[in-house]
Amino acid sequence: MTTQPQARAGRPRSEKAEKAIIEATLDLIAEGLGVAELTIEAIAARAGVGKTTIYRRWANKEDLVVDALATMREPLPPLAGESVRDDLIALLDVVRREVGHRRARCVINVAMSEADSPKSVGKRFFKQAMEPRLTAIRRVLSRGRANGELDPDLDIDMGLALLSGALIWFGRWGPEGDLPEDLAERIVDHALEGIARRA
Amino acid sequence: MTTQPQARAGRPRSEKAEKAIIEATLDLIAEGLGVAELTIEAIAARAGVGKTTIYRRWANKEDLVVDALATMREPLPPLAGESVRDDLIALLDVVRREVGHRRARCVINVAMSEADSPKSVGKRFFKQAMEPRLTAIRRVLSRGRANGELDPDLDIDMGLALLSGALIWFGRWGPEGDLPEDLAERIVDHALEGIARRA
DNA sequence: GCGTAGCGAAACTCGAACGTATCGAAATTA
DNA sequence: TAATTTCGATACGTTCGAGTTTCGCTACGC
Repeated sequence: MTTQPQARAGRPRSEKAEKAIIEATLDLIAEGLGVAELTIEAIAARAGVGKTTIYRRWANKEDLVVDALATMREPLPPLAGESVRDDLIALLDVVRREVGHRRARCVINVAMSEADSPKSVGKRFFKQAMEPRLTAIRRVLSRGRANGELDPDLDIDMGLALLSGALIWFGRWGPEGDLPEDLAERIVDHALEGIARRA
Repeated sequence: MTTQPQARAGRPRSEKAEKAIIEATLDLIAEGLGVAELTIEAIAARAGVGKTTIYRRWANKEDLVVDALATMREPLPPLAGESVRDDLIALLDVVRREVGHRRARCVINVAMSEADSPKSVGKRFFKQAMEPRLTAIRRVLSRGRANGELDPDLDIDMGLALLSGALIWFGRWGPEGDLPEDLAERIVDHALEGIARRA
């Protein structure tokens, strides 16, 4: 059984230190540093922790950053499954909340931003955090296309691009400060109805 | 008059070297390196050029990268001004062409991606390259809202987010390879008409 | 031909950060 | 209490790349 912490001899690892390290990492990212500019030494200093304490837990910077970013994720919301509109809003609103707060915005920027190198934080974050959400959105769109709520000729990828793209756009280049609470709703409505004057 | 190259004494700077440097820079970025991973030494080696020759022209890496990225920009297209749809397609298609080729895609990713630090390449690229395009799109949307082609209650920023966001989305996370030629058109049509089934 | 300035190559100095090792102190188990 | 492990701090050796300098050579104007 590994459910028990397997009380080994010796001083146990400090949870406080661990949290301080993750907080420090997110702090620094929130200040606008990219992963490349992050340094373990700066993180250690900010967290009030020795470098040893970091290296004892993470093998390298990328692993630490991926873990730190992961702590910001909310779980996928349950979907009512009644209307496509409501489900899409629910899904986008999770991201809106995450991207919507000043600190998280920088963090998400980093997540999207890192170059496509092998170890790339961006690639790993995409797999871990984005992929499942995109799949959920895709599923809702497919359902809507099948049951007549959406255009029967809808290109699912195009719908996904409009919805996700707009949200990312606001997160990256929208006005400073928190994103408005009704943003997800407005994006979904615009995407559903289009911006042209209705006939 | 500064129109004349002001033939100074001494050996003139080699245009060939300059082009080789820019090509090498773009090559390396296209291979997936972020600005942080780029090194002047690697660029010099790739270009078959001495580091001196680079430092004689650019004060630092960031200046070089900004210049290199700038060479990939197409000028804004002339707008027919007849229909909002056509003008939007024309504007988005410029970006589609730029983002659409494999090499350029990496480059654009880098341009969008860099963290928001002061010297940041991303910030500078945004000012130089994106801002004017966004302004043009905004103008077209405003015109359409005024003349009845678009929803009179349209939120211009939302329209911009849908259009630009979708395009960026495809550029960043779309399928590998070149983007399809009709992508701009399809994005515009979906944004205009919406993805819901028309009543 | 002379002066000047750019050329590529190489050697150089310098600072930043990595990752490791070591310290004495603190926290825990047996 | 003894053994063990982590703690923060600090020092260390190493690597890497920035940016500079020097070199012998080359291309241009005059």
